[in-house]
Amino acid sequence: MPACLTGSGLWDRATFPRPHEMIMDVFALFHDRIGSALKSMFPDIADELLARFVVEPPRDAAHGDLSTNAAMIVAKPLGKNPREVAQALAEYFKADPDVASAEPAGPGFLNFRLNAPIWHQVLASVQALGPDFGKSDIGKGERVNVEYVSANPTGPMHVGHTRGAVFGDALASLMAYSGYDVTREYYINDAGSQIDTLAGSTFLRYREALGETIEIPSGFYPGDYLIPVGEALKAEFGDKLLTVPEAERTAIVKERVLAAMMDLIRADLAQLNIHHDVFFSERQLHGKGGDIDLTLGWLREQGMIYEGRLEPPKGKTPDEWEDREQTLFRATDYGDDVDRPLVKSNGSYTYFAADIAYHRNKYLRGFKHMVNVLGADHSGYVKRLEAAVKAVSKGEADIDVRICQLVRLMKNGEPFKMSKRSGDLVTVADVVEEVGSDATRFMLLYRRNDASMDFDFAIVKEQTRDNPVFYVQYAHARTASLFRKATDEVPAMTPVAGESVDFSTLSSSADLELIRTLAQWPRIVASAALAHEPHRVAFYLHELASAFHGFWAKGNTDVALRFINAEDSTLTKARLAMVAAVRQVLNNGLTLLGVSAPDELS
RNA sequence: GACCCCGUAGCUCAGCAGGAUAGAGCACAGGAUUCCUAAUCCUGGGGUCACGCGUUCGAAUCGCGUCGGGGUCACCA
Repeated sequence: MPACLTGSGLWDRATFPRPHEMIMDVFALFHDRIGSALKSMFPDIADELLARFVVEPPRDAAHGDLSTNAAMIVAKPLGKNPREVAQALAEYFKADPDVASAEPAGPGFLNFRLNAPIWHQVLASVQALGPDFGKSDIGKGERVNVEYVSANPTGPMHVGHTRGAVFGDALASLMAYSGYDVTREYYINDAGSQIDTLAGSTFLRYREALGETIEIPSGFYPGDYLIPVGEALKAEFGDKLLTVPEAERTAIVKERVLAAMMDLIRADLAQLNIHHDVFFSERQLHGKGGDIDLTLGWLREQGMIYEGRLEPPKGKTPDEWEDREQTLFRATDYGDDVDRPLVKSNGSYTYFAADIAYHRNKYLRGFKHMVNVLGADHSGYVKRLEAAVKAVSKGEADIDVRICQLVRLMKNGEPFKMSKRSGDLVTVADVVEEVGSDATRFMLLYRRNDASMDFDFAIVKEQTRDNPVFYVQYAHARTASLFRKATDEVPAMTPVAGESVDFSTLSSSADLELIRTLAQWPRIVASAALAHEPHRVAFYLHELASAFHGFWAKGNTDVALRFINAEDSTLTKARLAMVAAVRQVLNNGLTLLGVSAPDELS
């Protein structure tokens, strides 16, 4: 950045782009400008310090359009008084043509009011960038592996999986939009003993299909969804499987039932509009010379494994605790609470051993950033995974484990009872059928992932303001209805795509307020992506919808604020272009969340 | 016994990498449709940010501790 204040106080064009240039993020733009201002005033200032101050909308709109704490952040290390630094910055920005006023406030804030043209540029940018308004390269093209769902392939998806599925999917979209190279991955737990049980249960269904009367022992999977798999086996093999040696037969049944279960799960996910890039099978890690063998060998070379004994957990000693020497991973060296076993007493690998190998595999595939979305029952697993990734990558890779807390299903304020025994198990398909994919997704994303939540069927189905999904979609539909009306009644005043629009008539406080809300979108997306918090997008959309509904209602009492004004072509065109921008941003946000943006509500 | 998450208005929850008088929706009270979908909007009352101590110019936000709610706790997956 060149120094930009000359002796006469004139500004370098490079520092202040002219109005026709594209403005993606007003806040980022001013962050840059304030940074160069500080640099010109204090040439020795550390870049690290400049990265720390923020430019944001003040909580109280009366304080202006933008606010920065730069003076307070910078003052102390420089041995200056924050208010004086703020004052100096204020003086500096008097020459900025985009700034109407810059006033120090409180302990050293600096509040900016911007001239209307810069807000008009924001509208022009939305218009020009369309779906890309909000897109950024903060991810710098780095590869990220987002693993989510990873439900056991032993049946259709249970509603408990829905939250993680939706969360992971939205997060992946958000990160892709923010410039990460994202891979969406599903880890198929197809190697454990539950799969043997599944195969056994399926074989019973096969015999049933052949006409036998069967009884399903406890511990087996009783679900009806295995019946078609049994029938398919009959169709493929007739009764020949009965005579095949058990080992071979189990292998065949396993193969078929796993494929069938994954089809079931993929279908469930598709109903929620969720699609993965990679389905990674745990089984491929096992076997002689497989990834687990290799990984454990490698860990042993690194001295990360030893043979030793574990203390039984205090307070709640398991009944069948067997004190034995076992193969342990030095998880405590990487921040875990205890070292973790890798080999079971029967000689096979633990689930965690496979998981270490799996995450080493991710690392070797080139992922230095990993995100795992897990259910609340896995919270105790987090430190272990972090330890594994650290060990396996020698600290080069990071993993963020996002735990999705429980969802309590409600009906009219009452907990909705589910029980496996009565077959009253709620599946993803049940929920989607009941309330639809849009509402399911939005409601689950309208909460932080780490707090437990209630999901009330009654509210989700309601079409009122109580229901945020509907509220946001309604705002979008309203923009569409306006355009239908405009095209119909004042076609000459309706802006078309790519048309350059004169926004200068948008000067009322109502107009500018709405535009300021739009202008926040890029920073909201970026911060949501960095923090791995999709709910920020959902909340923003609600805020934007509210701003739009509010503007709409103002037109009811104040004719000057109507969108369509048959006497004023310039104003109407500008207003409609603003509506188009609202529509665009709503669309961009809903798309990221995987929720549709309908033009009409039924 | 240990670990993880949560504790903000009557209810459900936001509060973005500490910042200026803590926000929204519901509920409650009142108001706005000869006017672009009132499926909406506007106004109002309501909070020791669980509690205590600490760090700081400044803490709902960071640290430690206590209390309360939820989840988990060798070899299951």
